[in-house]
Amino acid sequence: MKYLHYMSGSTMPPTRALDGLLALSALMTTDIQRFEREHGLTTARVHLLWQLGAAGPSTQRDLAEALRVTPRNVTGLVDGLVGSGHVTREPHPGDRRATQVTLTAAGSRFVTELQRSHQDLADRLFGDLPEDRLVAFVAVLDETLERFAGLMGETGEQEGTAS
Amino acid sequence: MKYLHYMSGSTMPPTRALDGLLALSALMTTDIQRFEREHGLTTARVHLLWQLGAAGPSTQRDLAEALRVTPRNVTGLVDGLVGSGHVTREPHPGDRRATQVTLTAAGSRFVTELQRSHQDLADRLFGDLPEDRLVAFVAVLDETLERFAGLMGETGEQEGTAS
DNA sequence: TATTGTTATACTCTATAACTATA
DNA sequence: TATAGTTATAGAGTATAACAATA
Repeated sequence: MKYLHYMSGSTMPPTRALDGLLALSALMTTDIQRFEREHGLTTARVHLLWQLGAAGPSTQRDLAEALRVTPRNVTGLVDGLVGSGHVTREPHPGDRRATQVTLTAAGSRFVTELQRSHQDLADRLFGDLPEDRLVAFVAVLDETLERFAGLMGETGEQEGTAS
Repeated sequence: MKYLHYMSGSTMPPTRALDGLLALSALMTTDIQRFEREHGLTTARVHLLWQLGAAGPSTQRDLAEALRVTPRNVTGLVDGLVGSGHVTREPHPGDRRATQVTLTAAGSRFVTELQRSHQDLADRLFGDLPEDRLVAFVAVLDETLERFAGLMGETGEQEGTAS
């Protein structure tokens, strides 16, 4: 996420909202990536681990769809994660074409730690805000997310709305 | 930006704020990248163009520092942008070791269009919000950005706060 | 001696296309 | 014939290290 450069210094509220949002999100992303690198993992691989934690053991095909990435790409990511001991690759019971990817104990532990670090970051950033302001903030986020879905619908692009 | 997967479904306000923020920012990033690809450019190259638009003609050394990237990396990005006609590479007047990178007319035009598309997106997303809610939203963003800078100070990391 | 940018090398993420094994 | 995953190939972004030209 390299969008800090979009800080345009404009004073129009909508533009300031967008700039602030991108800037804050860039800083959070940096923080999250620091955590990832401390564990010797890349964002793409962590994404796969996260998905695996949410969906349970999956075929590479399923992972490719969930991650919106080619099957070939998943092969590489799983290769790396098998090497680092975060997942196992086993024959799929019931379909001998497919392989089943499963979190190891270390993989599960990482996902749990990531969740905790995520919550911790949220608390550090938003934990001190008065409840009513935080609720109003979340409301704007939610409404804007919906508006975005609407805009994408108009434009024809539907991707990215789910999950 | 592949952080949609951090949507944890938690109902705690701080976590919901962080999730919503990352999700919205991911959608905006997708939109911005669509614009970039329509122009046959990548995020890294656009970042360089943007920097060049903000700082004016620069040496590759300056660009490397501004983009927080190695000089070698800048060589590659500039190579591509010279090839696509967005920048020129000329001998630096006064330091024969250095080269000066400058936006072409096409490069400037792109930066202007990017700015406009940026503003347009902001208006589509936030333009309909009542002024007071938008101001409150921006206030939370600003305070959180400051809090983040403070946290980074504690942790020792200072990067990313500027610009 | 220090700095600017390059060549050399390498790793990761990403994609398409062709191919194998299985359904 | 269609699907799951692989090998082959390619391109972009990123990094370090060694080196040439200049300061």
